[in-house]
Amino acid sequence: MRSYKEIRGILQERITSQQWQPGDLLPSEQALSEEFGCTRATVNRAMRELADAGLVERRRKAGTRVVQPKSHPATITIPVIRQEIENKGQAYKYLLLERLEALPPEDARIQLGLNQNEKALFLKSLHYGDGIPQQLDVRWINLSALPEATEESFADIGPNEWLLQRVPHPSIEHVFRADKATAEEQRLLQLEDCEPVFTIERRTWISGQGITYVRLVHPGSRYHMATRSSDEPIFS
Amino acid sequence: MRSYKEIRGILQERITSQQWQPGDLLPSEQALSEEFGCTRATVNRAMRELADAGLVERRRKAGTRVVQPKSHPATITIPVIRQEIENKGQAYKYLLLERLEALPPEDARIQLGLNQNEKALFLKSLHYGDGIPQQLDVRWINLSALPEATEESFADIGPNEWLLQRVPHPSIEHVFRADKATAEEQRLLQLEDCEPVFTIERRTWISGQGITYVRLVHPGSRYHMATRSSDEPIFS
DNA sequence: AATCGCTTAATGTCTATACATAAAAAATAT
DNA sequence: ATATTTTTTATGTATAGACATTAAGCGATT
Repeated sequence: MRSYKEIRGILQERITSQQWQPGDLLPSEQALSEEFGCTRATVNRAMRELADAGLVERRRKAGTRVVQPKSHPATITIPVIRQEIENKGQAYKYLLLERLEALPPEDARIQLGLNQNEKALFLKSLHYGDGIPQQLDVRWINLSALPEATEESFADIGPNEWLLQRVPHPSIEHVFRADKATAEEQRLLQLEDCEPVFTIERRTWISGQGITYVRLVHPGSRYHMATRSSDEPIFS
Repeated sequence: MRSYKEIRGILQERITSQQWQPGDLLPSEQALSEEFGCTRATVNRAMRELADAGLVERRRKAGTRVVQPKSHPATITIPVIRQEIENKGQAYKYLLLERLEALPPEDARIQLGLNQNEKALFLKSLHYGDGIPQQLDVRWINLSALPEATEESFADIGPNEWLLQRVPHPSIEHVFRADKATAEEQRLLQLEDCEPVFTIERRTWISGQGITYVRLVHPGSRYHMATRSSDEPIFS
């Protein structure tokens, strides 16, 4: 009697070893359940997880086929900058540069889904590791969605961390870029001439209501982003 | 009688609306199956998928708790550059710049897991959209893993696409960076002065055997990477 | 007070069975 | 021949029941 994990592993092996090649039809759940001496439900779970992992595609009646990948998937987790700095064993420092309630510019207004004359909270802050600037956080927060933000000074806690606590599971959209640094960025992040910045643009919302729109700006020479090595067996 | 998807949706709603807050204990599968008038298996699947999505954490005997997120997850798919260019409606052109079998430098040698005196295949190629360079591909391929590569000229097909067909489901590791352009990169990618490059470094392997180690270099002004907007309901 | 061992409760997985659903394939009507 | 309907089949989901596994929590012992 084999578990769904064993079965999943065996099937995965047959796929990565190309015993079953892209486009090939896998045996039906029925057939596999006989091969492995278990019920269809067990095989179903194994195959469903392989489908979740993108190894196979399943369609009713048509069966299960090995996928011909057309792209490389990558999963990233973007930690709060304080975590990242402390994990490197550096001393973390946070500095609020600007805080004001104002009418946001066109792009931020649209991203947050605000009316023409609706004010929002603007925050500019800087995060240091061992005294060296690591991240500039330039952000608009929707005050209709988060009126509590007017009460918070953000003098001691970064807006990112504050939001993560206040609005735990928003919908998220990211854009990553390599940009030329503006004069202000160059000054604040203490960049060399021509040193680029790695920017993360993030928009979060919940039930269609915009929460925050932020640009996280990092010195190119001191920052990179990596995917966790989904080591060998896709599943652990 | 409710389906696992409905249940999953209801539970997700209670979490994102903060009716259940981070740290809170959810009712047991038993209790929920009574509330929803279904079997425990159905509730189990709903909760398991919420756990996969990172909304809750489950532990035997301890129960299921709402997660206090400590980072922002992001899933990216990096398409083959030809796809990306053609999707933008641009004319794709591919040019092989260099092809030779040689001893790789230290870093590539280690990434591929080769011996001191083992040769590998080096490829340098350029991908254009509407005649404008979009990606420089600088790559080492492990010939022990892929001896067929010696027979392939790579004059007509990019190494990325060739590999994707030949080795469909490898393990992958990525690093993303904003770099200053080297003189060569500036020339090949027709960059302005001080224009940075967005680089994707990728290592792939199968069963511990290195396959390829590549640097994909993009003009910062013409390239960005985005996560698909996991719109509102995490599940569709 | 700290440690050890037992009980117990929650999740994890499996079996056997049934019906639903989508769509390919075959049969039938136009 | 082509369009339409019916059949068939693989996956999708659900039920009811069982046993496994983990670790929290309690009680007894040191």
